[in-house]
Amino acid sequence: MSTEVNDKINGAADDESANDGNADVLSKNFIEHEIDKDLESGRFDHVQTRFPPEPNGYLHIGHAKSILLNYGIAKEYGGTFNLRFDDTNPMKENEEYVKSITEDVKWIVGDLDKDHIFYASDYFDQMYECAVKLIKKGKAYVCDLSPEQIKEYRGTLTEPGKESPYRNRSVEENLDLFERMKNDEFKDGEKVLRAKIDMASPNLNMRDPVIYRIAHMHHHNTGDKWCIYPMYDFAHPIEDAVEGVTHSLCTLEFEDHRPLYDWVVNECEFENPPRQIEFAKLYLKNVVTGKRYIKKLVMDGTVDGWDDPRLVTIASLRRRGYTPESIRKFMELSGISKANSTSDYAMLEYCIREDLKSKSPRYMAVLDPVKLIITNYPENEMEYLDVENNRDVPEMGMRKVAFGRELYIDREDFMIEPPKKYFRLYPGNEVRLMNAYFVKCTDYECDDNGNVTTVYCTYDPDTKSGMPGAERKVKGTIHWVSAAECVDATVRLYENLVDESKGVYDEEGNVNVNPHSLTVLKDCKLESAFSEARPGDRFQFVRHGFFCIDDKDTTEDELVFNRIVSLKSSYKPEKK
RNA sequence: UGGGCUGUCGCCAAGGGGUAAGGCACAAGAUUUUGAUUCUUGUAUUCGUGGGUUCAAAUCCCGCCAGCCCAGCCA
Repeated sequence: MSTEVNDKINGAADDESANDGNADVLSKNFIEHEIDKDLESGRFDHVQTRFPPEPNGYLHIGHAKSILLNYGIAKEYGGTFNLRFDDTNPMKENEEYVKSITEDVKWIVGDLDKDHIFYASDYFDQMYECAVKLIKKGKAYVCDLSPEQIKEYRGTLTEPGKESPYRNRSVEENLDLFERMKNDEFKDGEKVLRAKIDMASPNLNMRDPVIYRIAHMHHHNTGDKWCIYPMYDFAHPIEDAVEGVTHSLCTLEFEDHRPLYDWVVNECEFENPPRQIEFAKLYLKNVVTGKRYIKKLVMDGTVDGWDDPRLVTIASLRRRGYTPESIRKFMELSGISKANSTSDYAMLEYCIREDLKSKSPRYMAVLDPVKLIITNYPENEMEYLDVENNRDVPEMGMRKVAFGRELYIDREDFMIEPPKKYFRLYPGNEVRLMNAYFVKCTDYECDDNGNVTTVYCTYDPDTKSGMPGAERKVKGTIHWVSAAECVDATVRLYENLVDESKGVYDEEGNVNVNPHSLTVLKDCKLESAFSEARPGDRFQFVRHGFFCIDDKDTTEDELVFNRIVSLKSSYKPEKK
């Protein structure tokens, strides 16, 4: 049936037996329970799902939840998953978004065969036929009321609406009028087609909803073929039914639309009509997820574009260095329910650390360099140490790391007057230079401002890494880079875009932007193994975090890294 | 004074009459050439709330409270 489902979604409970007494298996969510029931009762004998974005913007992490839910369900039940553009309103849609959405969905899911990508606009003929059918059944009518009048006639939440004076036009007149709407005989807004349901329904969606409107607008897919376009509530159930979708999964705000969904599918007399099930959206604590807020940040230049690594659009996450696996893991851990909830960003960070810790090489990088001179190491001499690329994954092999008399260490790894429990370098203290020797601080130099410029040490030749002497215990191990052989780089550190002390929005609804959300470090010194790195490559900078080479800003002359996430740390600097 | 939905640990979330899974976060200890990882341990006498039914209720019933969504010719 489907060939596109070729990427494993981890953790989904594929069969009953796996559920027995295995604590690692996730329990099924309520949608899976509903599907099980539908399969048992015989309502459906297979499963088909879809992700139906309107191509009117960029996808963000919230959409990833829907994509992976639909994709995961299809995979779990051996069914089909389609990407379908819900392009029924040409005013807001364009090809650029179709492109970016396609790219994002493919990235999240692994890959997607092109014969699983559809457009709602491909079904416009069928939708038109359905509308004609409703008219013939006396279930739809052409209405001449203005938008303002329709609103007025609709009533309110507590009062029933009243019927349109055009509600009882004859089938013949409606047929004629609707055809003339299609044939470009009326102006935008002059007439609409409405479903004839119940103006007194407590559910506003059932008060004769508009199902077709006139819009003289070029459509990205159908060009100028149509000047009438179906509304979501009418189009969506038909799209699902025509495509063979069994379970139409959408977010909670559509719960009130389900009666209309069922009405459409029944009145249009589809066999085995699809079933709509709603779930709660994903929200993240202290994160901007609203499309219009993201847009504002992009427009006013607060961020660098739709793919600024501080945003949570799919493009941003990808550029920052998140892996699709980490996003999938995150969605798996987050679960699916109907309770409105706000997840911790910490869970996403856990997922990317978890994914990268065994996938990326662990190299040394000094972000804020201070010179370290080993006074008893011979001048003009170099040695090349054998170092494991990832201690926990021996298969990742070894590399050579240059070591010599002059090194760089990170500024935060040396203090003149250390607080208690500081076990890095300070006058008189000995630490291990990771993968090299033990070194004892003998002296230091400062500039006129009191900033440390050079640290002097002596080393113990008997403590070379891998030798018996190296088994001695020291409290501190710090990383370093050879000053003679290293690579320069720019490294960007990111903090939350939102000022967490103030919350996401201020009184006027503007984002409280954290002024320190971006730190650019220009003169970082990396070990020379980095010289072979390519855009998109991910690394652990030992003792710092996980970093990814930015493929947009990296040039032949400048290596630019984005910090994906820092390492966890239980070190809390104490006041002296 | 309408309709729909939801309330289980700081966060996410199982469990749907038999006495509170799991993950994240957090804390403590062990191991450690990353203050990382790994490992162990700890963390809800209680399921929004008040009643009721029952030998037994987070689960069933009734009431209340709180939150979210709905009055586009948007999706």
